[in-house]
Amino acid sequence: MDTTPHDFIRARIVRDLNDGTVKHEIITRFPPEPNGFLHIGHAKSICLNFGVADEFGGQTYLRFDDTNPLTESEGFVEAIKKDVNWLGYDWGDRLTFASDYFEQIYAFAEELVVRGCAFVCDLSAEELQATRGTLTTVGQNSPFRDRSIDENLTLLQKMKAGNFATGSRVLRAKIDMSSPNLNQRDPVLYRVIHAAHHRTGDQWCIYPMYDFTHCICDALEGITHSLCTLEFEDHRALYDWVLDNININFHPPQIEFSRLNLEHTITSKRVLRELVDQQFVNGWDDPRMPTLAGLRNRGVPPAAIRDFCRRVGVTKQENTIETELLDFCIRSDLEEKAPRCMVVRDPLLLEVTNFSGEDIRLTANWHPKLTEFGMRELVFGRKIYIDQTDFSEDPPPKYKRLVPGGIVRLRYAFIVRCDEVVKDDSGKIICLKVTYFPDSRSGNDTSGLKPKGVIQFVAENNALPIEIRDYEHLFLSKTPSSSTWQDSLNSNSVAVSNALVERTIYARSEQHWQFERMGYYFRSPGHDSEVKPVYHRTVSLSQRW
RNA sequence: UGGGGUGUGGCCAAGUGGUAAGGCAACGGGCUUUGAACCCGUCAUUCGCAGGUUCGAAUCCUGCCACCCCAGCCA
Repeated sequence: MDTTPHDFIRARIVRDLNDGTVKHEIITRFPPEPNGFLHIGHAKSICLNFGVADEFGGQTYLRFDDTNPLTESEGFVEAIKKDVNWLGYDWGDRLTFASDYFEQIYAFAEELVVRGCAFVCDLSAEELQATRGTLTTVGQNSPFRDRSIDENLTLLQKMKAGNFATGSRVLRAKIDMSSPNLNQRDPVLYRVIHAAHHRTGDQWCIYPMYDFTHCICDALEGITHSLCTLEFEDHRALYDWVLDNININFHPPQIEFSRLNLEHTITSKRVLRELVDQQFVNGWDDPRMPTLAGLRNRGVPPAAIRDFCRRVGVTKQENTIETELLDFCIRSDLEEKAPRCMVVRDPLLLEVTNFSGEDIRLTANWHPKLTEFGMRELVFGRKIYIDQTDFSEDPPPKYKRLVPGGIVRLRYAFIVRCDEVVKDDSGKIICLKVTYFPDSRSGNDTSGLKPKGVIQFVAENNALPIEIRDYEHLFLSKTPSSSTWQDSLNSNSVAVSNALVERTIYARSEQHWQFERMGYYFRSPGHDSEVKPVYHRTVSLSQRW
């Protein structure tokens, strides 16, 4: 089965290869800004850029777009590298930083000045904004627009030398203040910021803007296809203008695609930062976060994310993907990777009144279909636990579990009948007295009984405690607004409960598990055998009833 | 209102003049010692709308409508 994607970008690459536009290998880049963690939206871009290079035998740079020392830091660089790696991609020796090119970028700025294509502007940020014009009215030329080349060069050099205060002067491209494209209205190329940079330290006090930096870095690295999201479409004219007006011998094409939006999710770094800062979550890597680190901690396998990105496709259409698709990808990956076991969330004691003597040892497959997973031993005895929700005195229609007087199959064990419901003074059920049918043993059932349902159980003598954390969406709305996100914040996005598990899994090394009839769970790393293990719900099982 | 984009079923998405792929979801059924998985089946006479060209249009032309992005010394 051919699952290789065929989208307009890959079609473009094939065309460029066939008509000789690209004569050698395909080179792409993934250019994150190290001012936050990567999220599921970035995964789409990573899979696209690295995926395309893989498919066409090319290479991909991991290039940090670090031109704003005020918001960026080394910590984010490391987190991003870890996440890209985890997702399954390798940049080899192609790890670069925009700051690696500061010297060259500055030289191009001087070149622009010498060519009369850029000027130093003394307008304040407010004045600049006031003279930029609006969507429907043209802007006004800066009074500094016609400075001589010599004066501009001297001023630019003084900016670089640190003679001017932060924000006091900028270098602007001389393009067209009446352009209907706001980005072309003499955009700022360089600004003065007296701040230490995480890589270059105090070496610079002027920093290039994105529009000036990105195209130059792309050209310098020989990027054959510069892929970015739709909001940069208006910037393409500037991208091209810069490369057309400096002496550089390569001009990558910028190609835009629509970013990924997910229901119940916000992928705005600003909002994610607020969630972290205001402690609505426990950090960027909280399992509820849509960050790659968060998804990893929830137990989402990288292969599932790659599959998800593949199924989502690449187009220029705005889209909001249903969370069901991501869930589907996670389940289908875990279905054949996760061993099964039985867990009881809210234990309800069953006393098997006709059972006495030694516990019975039973065996069960770790996986219902994949025999290579092997088997484990189960215990059945006089006292066992089932989930409270698997018993009902007042069952809804089509209820298939245990009811007073009814029978149910205990998975991999025996059929039991509920004879008596024992309650305390307050009416709370404390125990169920049941009878088991010795001839109904799994695999050797001669009882002739046909219970409607099967439920999981753990024998008291085989139970060990664990903590499970069940997660829900962070936002109630399918399309939470990044400006009013607090309004739809889910105050019950995590439910912590104590549960009982078959004791054998304490010693197992697997992290991914399917707790039968409950969902896929992920054992939190960092919990050794001394303490009660914590399991995060990666995704529930699909429930069609 | 200027500019840049996008409109194919609930959500994605193929399709590039020859008579609407596929996935997710949903629904119906089968199988089942996980209400899981798996298997079968159903799900756009129609492609934002209106005209036009053509033997034939989602695909070409004209007009209109809707939605998204742009007025950071952020990226």
